[in-house]
Amino acid sequence: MRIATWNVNSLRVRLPHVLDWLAAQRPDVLCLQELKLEDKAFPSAELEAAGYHAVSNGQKTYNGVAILSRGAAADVVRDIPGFDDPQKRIIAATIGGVRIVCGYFPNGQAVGSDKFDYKLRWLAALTTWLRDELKTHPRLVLTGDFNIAPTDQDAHPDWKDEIHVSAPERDAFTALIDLGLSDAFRLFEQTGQSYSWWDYRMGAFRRNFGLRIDHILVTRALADACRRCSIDSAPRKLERPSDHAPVLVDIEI
DNA sequence: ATGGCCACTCTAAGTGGA
Repeated sequence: MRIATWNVNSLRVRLPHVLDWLAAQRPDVLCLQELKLEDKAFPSAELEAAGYHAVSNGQKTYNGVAILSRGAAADVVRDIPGFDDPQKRIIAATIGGVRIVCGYFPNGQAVGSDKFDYKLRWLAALTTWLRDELKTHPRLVLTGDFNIAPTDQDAHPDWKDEIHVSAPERDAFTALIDLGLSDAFRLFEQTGQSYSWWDYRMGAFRRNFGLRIDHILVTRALADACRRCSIDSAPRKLERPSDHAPVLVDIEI
């Protein structure tokens, strides 16, 4: 089973890239973030023609998440249950016996800001909800744009901002790991400095000035079956790219 | 590090992203 995640930064603009990537990589599941469109504008027909069903939790202009899959999606949940939030950042579904949780985690803007407080509250609510989900789903994948670089290894040495690398954010990431999840990317030897996001400005991609903030976390039952996890930076080289690269994992189930 | 973003929106300049 191949599961992937990609923050596309506008599905309207990036649909051609998504269709090309689906054809090339043939994932069983692709989680998307930052759709920036409402469900009524979701390109279901184009994706169906490519062989993918979709469930979405869309929002105009900001946020918006979706799960594409070749097989049927069951037990769909939109938003974190019990957490009152107008921002569309979560969708979950069960596909092929695996619980998939797709998240677009808040950015946080700056440490100490109102948006940072929201990020931490959102992370706490997510953690509480997942603790429950895990009771009934031993095979669970938490994936998406976490907006957290979990260790120094995951940020370019010259990254000077506190946001994405601060202690409270990293503690929240660790709290998710402590639920019994593993960072699939770090289950394997990786070469060089690996990032999943590069700023559009300052030639950041060319200089590999990036952050690894897009993650695939898996429960122990799935970690044992993981065979490969990688970041595909090829789409970042295209014309009008997303600023994020897709991340994919192959699980032998 | 000597560069100069991108997508969105009540289509102008402001917001948000990371």
